[in-house]
Amino acid sequence: MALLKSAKSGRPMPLARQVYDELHKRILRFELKPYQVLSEASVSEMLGVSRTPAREALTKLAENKFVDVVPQRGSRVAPLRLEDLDRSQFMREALEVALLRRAMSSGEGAAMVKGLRKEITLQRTYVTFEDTESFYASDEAFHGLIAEYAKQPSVLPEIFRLKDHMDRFRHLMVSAVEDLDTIIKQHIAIADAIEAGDEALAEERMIKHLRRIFDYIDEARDKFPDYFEQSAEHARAAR
Amino acid sequence: MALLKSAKSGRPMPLARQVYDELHKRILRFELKPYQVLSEASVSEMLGVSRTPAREALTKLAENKFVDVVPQRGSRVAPLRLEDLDRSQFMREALEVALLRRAMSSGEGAAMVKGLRKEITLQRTYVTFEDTESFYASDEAFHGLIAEYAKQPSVLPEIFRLKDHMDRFRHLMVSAVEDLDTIIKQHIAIADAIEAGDEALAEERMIKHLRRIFDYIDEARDKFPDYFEQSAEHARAAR
DNA sequence: CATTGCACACTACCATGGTAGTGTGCAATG
DNA sequence: CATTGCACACTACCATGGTAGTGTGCAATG
Repeated sequence: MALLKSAKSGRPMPLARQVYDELHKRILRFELKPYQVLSEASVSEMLGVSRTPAREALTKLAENKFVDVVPQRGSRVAPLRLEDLDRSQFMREALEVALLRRAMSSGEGAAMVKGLRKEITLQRTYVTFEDTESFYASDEAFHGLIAEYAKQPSVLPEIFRLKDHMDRFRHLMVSAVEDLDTIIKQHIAIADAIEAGDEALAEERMIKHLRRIFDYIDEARDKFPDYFEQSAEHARAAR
Repeated sequence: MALLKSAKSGRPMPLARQVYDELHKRILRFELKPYQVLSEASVSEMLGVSRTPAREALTKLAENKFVDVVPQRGSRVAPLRLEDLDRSQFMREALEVALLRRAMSSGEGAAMVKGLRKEITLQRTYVTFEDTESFYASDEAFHGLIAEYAKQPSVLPEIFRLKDHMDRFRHLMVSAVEDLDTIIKQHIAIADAIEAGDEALAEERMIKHLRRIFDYIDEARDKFPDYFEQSAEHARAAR
């Protein structure tokens, strides 16, 4: 493979980060499948780098729970764990609801609603063009706008870190293309509640929006049971 | 210095982690002062390890915002940033309030209150013995109990990560010993509200409890202005 | 004195080699 | 066949050496 040594802004990206990004991408896409073995050696060979950046990338992947390290036994792509999903979901809800409440108390609700509706319009356009990538970018901007009006923009990276984890589950969804129209409707409902100044309603709708992933999770687990951690099976695989 | 190579459970702790913990401890105690230069070389010399673990520790410290890396200029102990405190505070409030609400909806409120009051009793004892360390351990257990009853124990490490950052500010507090009696009173007030089943009141008291750090922050900033980032001064120092 | 150029110092970063420690499979033994 | 022991393989981890790239201070120049 050809690691793009160039960076966006002048200096090249560190190899360790490039390796991390590449492995991370492959894990999210299930090109690297759960329980698949990863070692310094195999990674360095696979990506044509030495073992130092491979090791650093693996360590960081393990910190972010994308890789399990079994001491002296090797590292493996982590299986999907409902526990991880639950934690990420819980934290994301807590944070986004708190951001929403604070943003609505900022006295700039009108301006925020205007910005949110602008994103919604963009999202409609992207759906028309079937530009899924831009759609999800605008989706993130939608949530990011709320963080900005809550005067807590630096919370966003933390939320994305959580979202990132949840996206691994999302990528497994059988209905490959999520129902984008539903997302737009939920965004509209949220904006409406904000405009009406109804905190409780806005919170309720935000939570429902964030929980939409659970509508698909059972289907995914039925279809790819091997990708999920199941206590018994895990014990067998670890032996 | 003598790094304790032994670990609690058999195998030795990785050097990188020992270095991280040691630097982290010194930074929290202000033995390493804000803006103090840290480099692979200086760290490896200071702690008697080679540059690999030193580098890994520095990278991780930078990720956790305890160290600033200025590319090609070296790394420095990060100054105290009110922005960091704000973010940590916001996130911790959001998470702990969400845990509290969920725990109160678990239907095991009575058992939880019993556990909380047990910790409070312990805390009283520790205050009597002037055992500050045990006190703060019990304080963490108090908050941890709520996470357990909320069925989200894995959120705790994330909260501790945030708390850890806030502790750096706390360690600077002039009133070296925080008013532990006040903390106990706040814990009691929280337990009372939970027992009464009053979610709004419990939330209010929890937030007040979590925000007590702001009562001291101005005093600390007046006494140690050099430790805080001030946009102008930072620009000077970075030149 | 002000500018410029350049050797040097230092940084972040990576490659390579090597070590202690643990699991594994097979041969030897019962 | 079942157990045991042991050489081998593989892992996580670390030390060392080296490189490209940037800042710095001083000498040369105007």
